[in-house]
Amino acid sequence: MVLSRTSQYAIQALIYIATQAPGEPVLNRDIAERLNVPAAYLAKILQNLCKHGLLDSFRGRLGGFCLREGMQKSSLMLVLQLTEGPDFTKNCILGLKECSDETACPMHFKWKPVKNRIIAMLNAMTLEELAKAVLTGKYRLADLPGSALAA
Amino acid sequence: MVLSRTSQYAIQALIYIATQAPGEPVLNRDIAERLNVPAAYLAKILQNLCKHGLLDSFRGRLGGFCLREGMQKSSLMLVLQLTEGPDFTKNCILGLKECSDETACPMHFKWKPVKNRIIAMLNAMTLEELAKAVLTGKYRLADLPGSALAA
DNA sequence: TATAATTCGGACAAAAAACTCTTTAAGGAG
DNA sequence: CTCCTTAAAGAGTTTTTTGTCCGAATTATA
Repeated sequence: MVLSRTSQYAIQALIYIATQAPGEPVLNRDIAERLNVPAAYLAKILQNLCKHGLLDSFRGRLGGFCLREGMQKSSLMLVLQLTEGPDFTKNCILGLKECSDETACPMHFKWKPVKNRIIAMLNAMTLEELAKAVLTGKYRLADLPGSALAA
Repeated sequence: MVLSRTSQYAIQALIYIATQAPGEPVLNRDIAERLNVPAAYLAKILQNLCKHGLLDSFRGRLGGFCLREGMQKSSLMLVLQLTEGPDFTKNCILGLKECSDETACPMHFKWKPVKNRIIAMLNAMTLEELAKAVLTGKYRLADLPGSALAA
C-alpha cells in the first residue's frame, strides 16, 4: 500500500525542485529543510537520481541540484522505477516468484486490473503537473513543522 | 506496491488453512512446508492471528491451527488490518502525517479513487472464496519447489 | 591563491523487518 | 503418571532500510 521512505523523499524532492526556477540549482539543505527530512539521507537519494539522469548536480558555490533538461515531463513511474527497482510493478502481490496469467496466484486476476490502474496513474502524473498543483497553494508537499501526530 | 512478507505469509497460510477440512487442526510445520516459508517465523505470524481471533490453536497431539468459526468469511482487508496495522489504508502515499481532502498532498485526489478500488477489492475477497479458487487447481498458492528465479 | 560553499564517496550507526533458537506449557496416548 | 507432540513465549541473530559522519573533490569569489 505504501512506498518506501526513499521513494517518498525522492518524489517530494523532485516536485519541490520542479517548483523552483528551472536551471537555478537548489540546495540539498534547502530541500531537506523545506520537506523536513534528514539532509544527509536526502543527499544520497538525490545523488542516485543524478546518476540515473533525472537531475543535474553542481558542486561548489552556487551549486545544488536541478532537473535535467526535459525531465519536468517525467512521470512518477519513471521515478519509482529508479527508486524501487525496474520491475516494482511486476511482482506478485503474494510474493510468488512466478505469477502470470498462465501460472497465477489466487489473487492474480482480481489484482491485475487494480494494478493496471495504479500503473496508469503513475504514468499519467508528471513532475511538472504536480509542481503546478503545489504552486497554486492548494496542496501541501510536507507536513507543517508543528504537527506531531502518529505515524 | 507490495505487502510486507509477514502479510503475504499470513494470507497464504490462511488460504491454505481454509482449503483444509474445517475443525481439523493444521500443523504449522505442514503449512510452512507447503508454502515453502520459514516455519519458526510463520509460527509467530499464526500466533498473532490467534491473538486477534482469526484462528484457534491447539497444543499437544492432534494440535495445530484452524480457522475460528465463521472466519472463512473474513476479508483480506480484515487480515491486513491485523498484519499491517489498523490504519494501513489511511496513510498518505507521500508519507505526510496529515493528508485529507482539506489538507491534501499533491497526489491525494488522484490517488484516492485508486486507493478506494484497492480497498473495495480487499473487502470483497474472502478466505473462503480464495480457498475455493485454489481447490479448483487453477491457482497456485506457493512457488514450485524447483523454481529458483530472481526475487 | 586562499577561502568558503557545496556535492561526492565511502564507512559507519541505528532502527526495523525477517528469521532462528531455546525453553516452557499444554494436551493426548500409552 | 510418563512420554511424545504440539503451540507459546521470549530472547537472540541476520538482513535490509534508514539515517549519520567525515574527508576529499569541485567551484565561485575575493
